[in-house]
Amino acid sequence: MSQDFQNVRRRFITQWGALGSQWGINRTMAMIHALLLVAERELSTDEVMEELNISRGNANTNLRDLIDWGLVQRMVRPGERREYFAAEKDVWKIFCMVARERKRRETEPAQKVLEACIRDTEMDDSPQAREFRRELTALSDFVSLANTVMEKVAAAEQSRVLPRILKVL
Amino acid sequence: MSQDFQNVRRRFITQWGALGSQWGINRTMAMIHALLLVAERELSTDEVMEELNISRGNANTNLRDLIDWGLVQRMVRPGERREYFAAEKDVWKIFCMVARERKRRETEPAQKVLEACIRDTEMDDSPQAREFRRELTALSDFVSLANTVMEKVAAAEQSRVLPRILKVL
DNA sequence: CCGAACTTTCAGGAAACTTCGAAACTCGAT
DNA sequence: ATCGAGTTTCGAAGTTTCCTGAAAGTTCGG
Repeated sequence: MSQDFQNVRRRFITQWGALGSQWGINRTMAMIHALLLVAERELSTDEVMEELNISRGNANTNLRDLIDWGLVQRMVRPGERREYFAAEKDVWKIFCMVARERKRRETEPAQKVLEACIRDTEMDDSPQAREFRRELTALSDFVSLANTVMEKVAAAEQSRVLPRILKVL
Repeated sequence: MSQDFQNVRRRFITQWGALGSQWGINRTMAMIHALLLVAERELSTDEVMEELNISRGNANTNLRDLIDWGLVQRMVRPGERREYFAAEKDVWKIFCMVARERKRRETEPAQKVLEACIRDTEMDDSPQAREFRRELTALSDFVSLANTVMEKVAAAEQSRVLPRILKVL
């Protein structure tokens, strides 16, 4: 296999890893994802460790996290003990997974904080408290609306939704 | 002013800060943002420092970053040397700012990496290289499309866009 | 052009997060 | 039961990111 190609491949993996950290995803996780994305077949933990020069513990933890995100699947080969891992390659599905995860980790907790603070000042009808509630309610309503949009987008089919939205805008 | 209310207010600020770190935004920045969001008037650097118990350097840096994001504005009071800061309170504008920033920091660099890798394997027509290119192109096309959608959404008016999208879905 | 008021920068320490490696655990075959 | 291939957990070490406090820079009135 061409040396150049192997280099580009490796560069892709490391750069994707670097990007990951910009995103708040840890570097190893992003690298494993990139590796599996461009792998021609499923890989075992040991292969991942070897390609990326990482420890077993690290490989194991991050593979599990990727599985939790729904971005990677465990593959069992009949008659073999060892587990193999394969990345989801359908871009739209990846997008849905990431959206779902972000919703879970970002918007839902925010929603909860907002609602709790609104509830806890409900009794207080001083002008300050009213204004505070007003602000927080505006935020909360917006987050809900955005959430609903995300949910519907994620539930729909790629080919239909995006072009249609583009048309509306 | 009611003690309870002050407590909720403080809790909101710290919790919003904690959320921020989940999002890859640093805690102080998120806290300053929350503080200014629920402040009844613009605040000076010293007031921010005092409320949040942070150093001058920290306050200054994070205020600057918030200004770069477009989430906070410098206010000058005529006849006063000191600068005051006020948060953007329109939720839709906040959303647009955050979207713009995420695009700049997340999708644009990703796009560049993908394009570079595609270009660098263009000459290679081995099956592996072709497949690699195919994967990366799918990703790249998708990211572009998503970007276009984001841009248009951000350029539009809140009241019109979201309800309209909801209808289409 | 000086000094006071205010803002910005930066080196180094503190805190948070990531990674390693080894020990503990699981599970199926014998 | 025991072995061994394979997986998971966890404390310590390493790395990155954040925060502080002090020093340097800027700007305005006089």
